[in-house]
Amino acid sequence: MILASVPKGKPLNSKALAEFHGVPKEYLSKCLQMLSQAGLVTTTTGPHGGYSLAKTPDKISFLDVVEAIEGKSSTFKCNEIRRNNPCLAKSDRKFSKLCDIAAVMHEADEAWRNSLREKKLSDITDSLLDGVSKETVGNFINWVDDH
Amino acid sequence: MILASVPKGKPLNSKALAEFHGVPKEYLSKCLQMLSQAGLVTTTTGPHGGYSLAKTPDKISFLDVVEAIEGKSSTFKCNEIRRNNPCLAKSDRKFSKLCDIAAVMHEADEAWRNSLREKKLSDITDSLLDGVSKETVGNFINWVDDH
DNA sequence: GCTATTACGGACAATTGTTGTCCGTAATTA
DNA sequence: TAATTACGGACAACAATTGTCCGTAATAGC
Repeated sequence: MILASVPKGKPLNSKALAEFHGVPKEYLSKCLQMLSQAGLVTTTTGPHGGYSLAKTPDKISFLDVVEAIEGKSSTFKCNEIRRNNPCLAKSDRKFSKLCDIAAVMHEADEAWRNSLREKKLSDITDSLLDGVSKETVGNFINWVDDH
Repeated sequence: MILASVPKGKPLNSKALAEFHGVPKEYLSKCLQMLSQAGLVTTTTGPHGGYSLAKTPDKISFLDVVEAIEGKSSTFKCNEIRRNNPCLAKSDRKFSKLCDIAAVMHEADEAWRNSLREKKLSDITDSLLDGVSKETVGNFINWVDDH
């Protein structure tokens, strides 16, 4: 969201972003690298290098961000414990289709993803400033200039 | 789902259910205790005691089960890192409303829960038997008798 | 070309959360 | 009274996440 609020062509480096959020630089750096690999941000090395959004905020969904960091596989992992069922006849050990419980969980996972897919970064850029004083906004503009 | 497939008034104990699923008895026992505290299953102590569903399967949703085990709080926990923002003027430190990012994540969490809420155990009781041989069904009936 | 700055990525340590185990207590049935 | 069962606290083992360190490659400015 910070990258979405910065003038285009003004990259921010991991040190600056880490200090802004009060998190370890190296840790945030890992996250930014994942965003980079997912094609959400572009990076430039060297002095005055850093990170910028690769697309306009209306083209980046929250699902894009979540999947870049946490992966695209379902939050529910079926462990196939049905295979342990001692009553199973030999002929019933195929298990071609997904088990019904996993299907229910995956359907819920999809509902979650669909909700995140519909929300774009641009949907909250404006409201981030709601109720924020002129002073803070001014501080932020200066902060961006200084980094 | 096993408890939903058993004749009413026939409790199954944790040892039997654990062997059926190939998981440690003590661990499954913890889960069953949580289901009990949530009012989803009833327990009876003593010989021939064990667990039974507290309601009919059409009255138990997958959300009931998930929340009994994993709790009712959102899967997303906001860490309020916005408070670390060095640009914040003193007057902007109230943060009465939830941050916009957390709101998006909570909305997705709700979509996930809504999906799980609509699915009842009874929705899959029948299809659990689809494509299962007579032999397996017979084995299961005998297994229940033996426990 | 040299130096400072930056991202990148591998390896690893610290921390936390989940999973699994043990054991004593209370309740119930025969 | 003895056997069986759930309950719940404490704790150990394991896995995942979070955080740290360091060497390499790329870039900008001098």
